[in-house]
Amino acid sequence: MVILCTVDAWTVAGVEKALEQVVERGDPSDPREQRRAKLVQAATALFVQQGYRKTSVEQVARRAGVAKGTVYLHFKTKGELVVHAIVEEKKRYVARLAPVLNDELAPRERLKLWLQTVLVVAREMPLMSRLLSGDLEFLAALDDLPADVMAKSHAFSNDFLGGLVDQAASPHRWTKLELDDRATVLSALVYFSALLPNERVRGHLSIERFASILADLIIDGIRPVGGTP
Amino acid sequence: MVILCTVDAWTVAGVEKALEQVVERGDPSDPREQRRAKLVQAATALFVQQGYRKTSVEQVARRAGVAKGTVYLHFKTKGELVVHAIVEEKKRYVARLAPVLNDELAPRERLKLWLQTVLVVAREMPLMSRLLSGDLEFLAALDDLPADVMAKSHAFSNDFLGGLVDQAASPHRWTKLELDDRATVLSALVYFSALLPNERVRGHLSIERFASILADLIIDGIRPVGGTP
Amino acid sequence: MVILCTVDAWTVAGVEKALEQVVERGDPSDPREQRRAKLVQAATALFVQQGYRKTSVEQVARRAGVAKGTVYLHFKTKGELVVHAIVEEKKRYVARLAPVLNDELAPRERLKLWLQTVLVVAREMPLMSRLLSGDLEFLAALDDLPADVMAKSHAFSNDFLGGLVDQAASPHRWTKLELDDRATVLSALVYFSALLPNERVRGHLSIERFASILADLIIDGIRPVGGTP
Amino acid sequence: MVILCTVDAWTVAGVEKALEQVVERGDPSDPREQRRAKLVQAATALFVQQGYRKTSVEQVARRAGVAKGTVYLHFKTKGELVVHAIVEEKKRYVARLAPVLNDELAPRERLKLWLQTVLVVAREMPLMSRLLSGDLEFLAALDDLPADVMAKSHAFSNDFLGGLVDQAASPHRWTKLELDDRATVLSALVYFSALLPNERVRGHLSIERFASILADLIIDGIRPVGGTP
DNA sequence: CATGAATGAGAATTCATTCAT
DNA sequence: GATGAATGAATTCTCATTCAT
Repeated sequence: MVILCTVDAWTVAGVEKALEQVVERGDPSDPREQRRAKLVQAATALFVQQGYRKTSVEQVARRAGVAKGTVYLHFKTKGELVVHAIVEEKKRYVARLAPVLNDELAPRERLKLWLQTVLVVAREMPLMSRLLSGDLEFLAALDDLPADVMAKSHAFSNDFLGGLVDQAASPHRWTKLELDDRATVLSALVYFSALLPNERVRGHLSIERFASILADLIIDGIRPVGGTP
Repeated sequence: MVILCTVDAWTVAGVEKALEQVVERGDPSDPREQRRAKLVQAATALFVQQGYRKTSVEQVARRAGVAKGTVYLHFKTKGELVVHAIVEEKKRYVARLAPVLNDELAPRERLKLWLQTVLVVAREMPLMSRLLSGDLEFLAALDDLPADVMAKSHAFSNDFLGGLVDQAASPHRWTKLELDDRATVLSALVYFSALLPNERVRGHLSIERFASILADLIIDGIRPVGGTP
Repeated sequence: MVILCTVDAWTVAGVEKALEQVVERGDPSDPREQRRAKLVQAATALFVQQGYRKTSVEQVARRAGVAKGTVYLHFKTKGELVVHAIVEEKKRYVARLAPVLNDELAPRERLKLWLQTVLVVAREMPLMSRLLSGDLEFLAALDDLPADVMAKSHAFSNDFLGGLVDQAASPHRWTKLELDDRATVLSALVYFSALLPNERVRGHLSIERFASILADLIIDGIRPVGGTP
Repeated sequence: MVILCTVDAWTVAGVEKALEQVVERGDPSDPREQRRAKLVQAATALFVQQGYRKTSVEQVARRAGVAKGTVYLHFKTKGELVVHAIVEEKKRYVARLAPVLNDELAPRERLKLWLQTVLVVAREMPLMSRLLSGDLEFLAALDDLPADVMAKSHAFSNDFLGGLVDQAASPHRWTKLELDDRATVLSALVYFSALLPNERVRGHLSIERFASILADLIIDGIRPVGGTP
C-alpha cells in the first residue's frame, strides 16, 4: 500500500538518513563513538530526572566518567547536547513503530493497534515526552535543529491516518475536509502519550491498559458496537 | 443531583475557600492588590514563555513595571510566586467549569460538553498546562502547596465521570470495574488540554473545533451513530 | 585631690557636656524623647545580640514598636543610631564609675577597687565591649563621632592611675617613665572588662570574683603579701 | 614533667593532627596550594580590616588576584573560608607557643615567660583575636568547626597553669579552690592578648614591653619583690 | 508627624565555556 | 586528545534609605 510504503520509507529509512546528517556517527566500535554515546546517555538520564536547566554540564561529565572539558570535544554547547540526545531517542521511537505500520490488520484494528502502540512506546521516550509536552527549556535548545526534520515528522500523520480513518469509518457521510480533521485529531493523540508515564494522569491503570481503553473509546465510542443486541 | 451538587459545592465553593486560605486576597480595588495581581500576571506570562528557571525575578519585576525588591514585598521567594500564580489560575479554571456541570443535558451530551469545555478552557491555564504535563521545574516549586488541594482535585473526576459514563453507555455490559477504568481514561483527557494551545499538536484546527471532534470521537466512535442507515 | 577633681569634672560633668552636644536631648517627659530612648534601647539590645551588620533597621523599628520610617525621623542613618546607642551607654558607665573615684581609701585599696569596679561595670556596657574589643563594624560607624570625645576619654586614665601607682608602689625605685608605663598597662586593663561577660573567658568564675582575684594579683603579685610569714 | 609533655604532645602534635584533618593540605609547592594560601591570606587581611560581613567574596578574590568564581573552587562557602583562615592561624599560634612550654626555667620565670609569649604572639593572630573577643559574626561562621578542637583548647590552660601557680606562689596558704581560681584568671589573660594589637589599648608601649610589664605586675604585684629594702 | 511601600545597589553563589598543561 | 582550573555573567535575595500618603 502506498501510504505504508511512504511511511515506511520515510520513517525507517528517510528519517534515519535525515537524522544521520545531524549526528553523523561513525563506527560504533570507535572509542570516540562510545564515549559520545555514553555522554548522550548520561545527559538523557539527567535531563529527564532534573530538567534541562537544572542539569549541569559537570554532572553530565561526571556521570559519563569523563572530565568537563571533554564534553566540549563532542558537543559545541550544552544545547547541542540536548539536540543529539533527542535525536537519538527519536531513532529508537521510529524503530519501535515501524513493525506496527506493516501489519496486515483490518483498518479499524490497525487504527486501534497504532494508537495503542503510539501511546505505549512513549514510556521509552522520556525526553521526547518532556519536549512535546511543552518543556520550553528543551524547545529553546532545539532552535538549531534542522527545521525540515520536525516538519516532515508531522506531515506523515495526516497522510497515513487520513487513509485509515476513511476506511475505518466507511461507509460514512464525512466530507474530505471532515475526514482530514478527524485524522488531525487522531494524530494529535500521539502527543498524549507524553503524559502517560505520569501516574497522576493515568491513575491506577497501567499504560498498556490505558492505551487499550482509549483506543476502544476512540474507535467504538462510549457505547460499544455490540452493546445493544 | 448529588454528584453535581458535590462537585459544584467543592469546586465553586470548596476550592475557592481552600485556595482563598492560600492567597487570602483582599479588596481588588486595593492598590496593593492591584500591584500583586500585576506581578502574578507578569510572572505567569514569563513562566509560560520561558519556563520557571529561565525567568528571572528581575524580568518579572520589569514586566510588571516595578523594582526588583518590590517583588519580595509580595512574595517571599521566587517559588512562592509560582505557587500563587498557579493558584490564581486554578480559580479561574474552576469558575469556568462550574456552569457546565449544572447543565440540564442528557448524559451523552453532558459528557461531550464537559470534554469540550475542559479541553477549551485550558487555553486560559497555561501554567497548569505546564505543571500537569510534567515540568519538573514547576513541580519542585510546588512542594509547599497545601497537599490536599491537589489530591481532592483528582478524586472528583472519577466520581462525577463514573456516573455519567454509566448513563451514557447504558444499556451496556460493562462491569463496575470496566466502567471505572473508562471513567479514569476520560478524566485523564483533562490533561490533554494542556497540549492544545501548542499549534504543533492541534495542527490547523482551532482549539474549539479540535475539542468538538475529539468529544464526538470519544462518545460516538470513529463511525458516527447514524452512519449506516 | 586634683586628679580626682579633674576626673570627676571631666567624667561626670565634662563628658556629659561633650556627649550632650552629640545627643542634644530635651525634656525626658517629651513623648518624642521617649520614643527616641526606646529606639536607642531596642538598637542596643539587637546590636549586642546580633552585631551591627546583621541587625536591620526594620528589626530595630519593630522592637521599638514604630514603623521603619520613624527611625529616620530621629536618626539620619543607621550609623548615627549606633553612635547614639554607644554614647548613651558611655554616660551610664561614667555615672557608675564616678562614686568609686571619690572614695577615701588608701592608694593600694583604691587601685584594687578601681580595677574591680571597672571590670565589673562592663557587664552593663555590652555595646562598648564589642566596640573596644575590636568590632570594626562599630568602629566604622563611629567615624562620624566627634573625634575629641574619644581622645579625652583615654587621656584621663594615665593621669589618674599614674598618681595612684606612684603611691601604691611607694616606696619604690621606679623611674618616672617606668611608673608611667605601669600606669598605661593598668589603664589598659579597662579594656579587659570587655571580655568578661564572655563565659569562655572567665570560666566558672563570676565576674565579681574574677575581678577581685585579678585585682589581688595585680596589686599583690602571685605570692600574697603575707604569704611568707 | 608530665604536664608539659602532655601539653607539648597535645598542642604541637595533637592539635596539628586535628587541624590537619580539617585542612588536609598537601605539598606547599603545589600551585593549587599556593593559590589557596593566597586566598586565605587575602581573606584574613580583609576580615581583620573590615569584619566578616563587610568583606565580600569579590574583594577577597580581587585581593588574591583571581576571579570570584575561583574562590568557590577552594571553599564551598564564604563561611568555610573563615573557618580555614582561623585554623591556619591557630596552627601558627601553636607552633609559636610550643618552644616556650619546654623551657627549663623556675616556675615564676616560666609563668612570666608564658604570659609574655602568649600576649605577644597574638599580634600574629588577628583573626583569633576578633573571634575570642566576641565578634558574633565570626562565631556564627564557626558553627561547623569540629567542636572538640575548641573544647580541648580551653581544658589545657587550667591543667598547665594550675601546677605552675602552685609552685610559683609556694609557700602559700591558698586552698586548692583558691589556686584553681587564680589559674583560671591567669589563663583568661590569654584573651587579653587579643586586644594588644590595638594601639588604643596599649598606648605608646610596644606589645613586647606591655607584655613584660603586665607579666611583672601579675607575678610580683605592684610593689616589686625587692621594692622595700 | 508617622507610616510602610518602593527602590536599587550589593552580596553570595552557580555554571557554561575557555584554555593552558 | 583529555583534563579540570579559571573565569565572570547571571541569579536570587537583603536591606538602608526615600517619599507619597
